[in-house]
Amino acid sequence: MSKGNKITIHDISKALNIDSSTVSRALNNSPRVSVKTREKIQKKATELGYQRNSLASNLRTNRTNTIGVIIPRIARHFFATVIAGIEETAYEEGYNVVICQSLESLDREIKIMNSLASNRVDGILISTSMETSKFDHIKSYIDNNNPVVFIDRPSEAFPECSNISIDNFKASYDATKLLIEKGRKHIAHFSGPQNIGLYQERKKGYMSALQEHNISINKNYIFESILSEEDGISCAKKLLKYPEIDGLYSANDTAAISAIQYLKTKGIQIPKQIAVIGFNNDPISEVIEPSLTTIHQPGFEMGKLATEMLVHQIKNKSDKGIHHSKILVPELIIRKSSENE
Amino acid sequence: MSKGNKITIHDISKALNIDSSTVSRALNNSPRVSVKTREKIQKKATELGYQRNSLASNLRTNRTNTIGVIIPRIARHFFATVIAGIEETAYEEGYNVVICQSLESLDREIKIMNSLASNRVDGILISTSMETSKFDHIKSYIDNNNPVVFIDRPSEAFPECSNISIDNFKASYDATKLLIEKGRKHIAHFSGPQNIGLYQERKKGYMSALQEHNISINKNYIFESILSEEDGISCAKKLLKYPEIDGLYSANDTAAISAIQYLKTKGIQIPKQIAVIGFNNDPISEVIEPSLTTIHQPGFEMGKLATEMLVHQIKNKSDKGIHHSKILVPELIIRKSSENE
DNA sequence: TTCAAAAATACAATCGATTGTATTTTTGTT
DNA sequence: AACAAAAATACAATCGATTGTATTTTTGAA
Repeated sequence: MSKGNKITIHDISKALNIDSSTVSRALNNSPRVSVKTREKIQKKATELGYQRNSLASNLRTNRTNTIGVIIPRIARHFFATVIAGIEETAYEEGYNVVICQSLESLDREIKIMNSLASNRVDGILISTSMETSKFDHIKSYIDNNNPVVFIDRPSEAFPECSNISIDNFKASYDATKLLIEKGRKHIAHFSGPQNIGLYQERKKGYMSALQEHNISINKNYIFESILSEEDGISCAKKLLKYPEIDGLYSANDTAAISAIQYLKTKGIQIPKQIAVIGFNNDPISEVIEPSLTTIHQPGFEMGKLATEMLVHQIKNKSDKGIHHSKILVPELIIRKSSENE
Repeated sequence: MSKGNKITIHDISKALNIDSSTVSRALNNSPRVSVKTREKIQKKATELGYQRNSLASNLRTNRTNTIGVIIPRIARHFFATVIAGIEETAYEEGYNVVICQSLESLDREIKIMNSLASNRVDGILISTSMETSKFDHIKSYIDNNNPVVFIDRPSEAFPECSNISIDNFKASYDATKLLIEKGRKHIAHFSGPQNIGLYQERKKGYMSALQEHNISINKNYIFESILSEEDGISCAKKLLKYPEIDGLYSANDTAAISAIQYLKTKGIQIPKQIAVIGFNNDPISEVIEPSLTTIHQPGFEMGKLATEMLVHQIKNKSDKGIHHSKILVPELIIRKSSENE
């Protein structure tokens, strides 16, 4: 017993002198087993401390009732909310969830995909890493007729795949427009890696807003980085070379926040001298002084929608060709860092 | 091929007219297969797009090379750092990690344990939920000779089990002592649920510091809650009924931070009127004004150590009786919220 | 009481990989 | 050339549960 020898249906079968197939059916509440027998079996099962071996079951049925999730980093607020949405829907639909973080490394992403694939998860939700410019690992998984839904970072490489994302262009356009409307004339942009479509869009939205308001684009005002905390500081340093800059739109909150803190130490008044807008609505954005105007992405809803799509694909593998995608509209949250008074 | 019929070793076996046992050994680099044959097999395997079925493999070998992790909430900074430590060590040791969050719900915790157990993870790292006062689910898992290591929230119910935690008493004692040394005479405490040992310890440390400095304990100054953001505000409200209070030690940062924000709106000067110390070193604690003095728990190290212990247990199931535990010393990080000038 | 239909249960193959044992092939020594 | 030892490969059982088919038992109508 406590020797670690797990109880199997065969042990129950022997103990009651009932065939293991009947035991299996009883434990699965099959109507093919009489109520009397079923109860006898279930009683014996708990008595012996039986616990189903999912490995065996999954091997036989060729399903795991498990969804794999690959995201860059679970600690990031946005992804944490996405996960919450995923788990809620998955739970409702009777699926388990395996969460894996690529830490923005392609190498890890590939290893994770292989592991999930070899463990035969029923489908994968993925937000690709910043490094991901090759897609062989995803392609071979999809080619093998496995369901995949992209989250937040849709991949141009798989136009036929479902993906759920937000309108980055519009959000950026609106944020930049707000700064312009507040009278800011020289607006800088902290931009992310341009191999990621989402950061391209954010830059485009910024540029488009300037153009449409007849403000010429100054390339010197665009600072590209991976938007880490350190990048926020170093970009802020560079930004100070242009004293005319009176506005900043950062493609994420992390960089915006560390920039604000750095600028404050340099005696710059926020928002009086430089108005700032971030992206993501991280919890810190509410607490920092001044509180940060930012863009809220509906992560929870995205997670829910993506999971619904994936589950649909899992259940209807046939119509996999159909392209179901959704682009949600993020919300501009106006706080003090962008206001004149 | 793209019909979703996965390639198995038997397909390779047939294609090359080599027995499947040899194929299996070749793919596992067994020395029992000649180099020539092995290369032929591996070439064919990649050619056919073979991918091992871990379900079958794990069923046969009775090992999954996977560690299950159950924690209350992955989004919490402390747990995020613990996970980072777990993943790093697990990765080095060749284990996969499955991360699950109980969301502080016993019901979910039980479901997760069953799922991990039935998927035959090799061992479990757990930080129990706030609701967990019954331990049957953990007991039966342990009784079945499965390795478990407790993290952060050691369980008195399993003195024979390994656990890795911090010295909550000392950390609290030191924090309270600091406030006393700064001349604070009326120190309040935001305390957590007392069914959790860790919060008991934090309260004891607080009380002990007061006693040893000849400050009488005023029960009215102790506010118990689950230390959520809302609790921070409501406890701060109650605290204002005692205008003599000039210091606050909160058992977590979340409540401390929302309290500070509330108190600021009421015109209370922090730290001048009330000095504040939190617990956890959440990222926000650095950004809030005034920056929050707090206690840093070595989450990363805890995750690493716990994983090392668990892996050791997995590899040496025999000496499971041996009790390996470690209590780490957290670090008091002094920022502005506790300083007089 | 008889017997066909329905219900309950048993039989046996299967999922895909692993592994102890048996057999065949190769090697090298005399 | 003969043959034992070593190397390489094949055979076959196994992990634990599921499931289509076959068999037995029960039910109830005539």
